[in-house]
Amino acid sequence: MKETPWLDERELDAWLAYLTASHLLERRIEEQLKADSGLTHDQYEILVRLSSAPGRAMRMTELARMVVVSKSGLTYQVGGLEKKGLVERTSCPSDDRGVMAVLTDEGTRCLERTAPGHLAVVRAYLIDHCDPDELTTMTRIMRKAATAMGAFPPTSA
Amino acid sequence: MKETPWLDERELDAWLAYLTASHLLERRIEEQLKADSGLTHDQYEILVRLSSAPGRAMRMTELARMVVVSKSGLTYQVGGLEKKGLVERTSCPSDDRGVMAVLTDEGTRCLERTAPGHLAVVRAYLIDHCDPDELTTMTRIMRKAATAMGAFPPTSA
DNA sequence: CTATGGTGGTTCAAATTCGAACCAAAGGAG
DNA sequence: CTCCTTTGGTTCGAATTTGAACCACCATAG
Repeated sequence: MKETPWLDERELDAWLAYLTASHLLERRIEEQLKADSGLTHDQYEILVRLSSAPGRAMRMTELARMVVVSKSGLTYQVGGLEKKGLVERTSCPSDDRGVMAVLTDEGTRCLERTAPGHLAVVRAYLIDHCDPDELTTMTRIMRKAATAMGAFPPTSA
Repeated sequence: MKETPWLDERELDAWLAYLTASHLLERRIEEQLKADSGLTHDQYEILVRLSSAPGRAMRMTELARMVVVSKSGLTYQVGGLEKKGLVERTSCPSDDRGVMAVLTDEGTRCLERTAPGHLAVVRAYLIDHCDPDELTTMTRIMRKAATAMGAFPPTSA
């Protein structure tokens, strides 16, 4: 058991800046999406992931891993999306206990309608503050971090 | 009203990497803190902010801004901390409707006991993946973002 | 075929979250 | 001094969240 690897001043600055920015950003995003389209950030993310999946469909568990939400949380959110008619549940052909979440046409339209406002926020508060080098660096850091925490390995299928 | 400023591939990569990493990190932190000390991440943050405040005390509203949580959320969390004896509420001498949250000695000890494990997570999953340049860049980006979203301006008092 | 262990999803209870409504007190205006 | 608007905090109700318990089904070993 060795001594505590405390954070030095530079590290602490970085951590506090990150912490504050990420919390504020999440709040702004949530707020904008709710006001603009009645969607949760998680729900929006679900639509995004589905829209770029083959057949606009995905297994519940994989979807949960992508969006980084608990299984029960996903069940709940997909339930809401289903009620809005943006997503449908179908049974998985290859596995009877599996459930596929499928993006409906209505869901696609909703996403297309909602994306601009959402992206405007992401840009305004984060992306547009980065020059190309900074963007590259951030991507590199975040990828390393995500990998270290066991994010879905690239093309897990 | 101009065309949607869609994200190009590099920007999208950056955003997705950030999104995944930040969600995973938050989850890991929450999990570690809960298991290791029964604290919420918000509660931990409250202790941290109080510990570095003059007199280890702070007004509720200012604390809420620092931790980036709603006023009602802060009331709730401070309530929990009070029940654990880590924080006390005292009335504000200069403003009768104000409430000061004060860190107790027990709270200080709890923080000292809890910090190492927490920082180990922050290091393992984020900070230690950054070389000095990357750390500087991340700090710069996050500061700009935080400022753009109206984070407490430096030394708002 | 049948027992067994593991995985996919949903359900359930408990904890949190946020915003809106609300009360108390501060700060000015007249 | 009194009225009115603003600010600090708490309370309340509704929406979400998560982990644990649970059921159905695949898969592998006998």
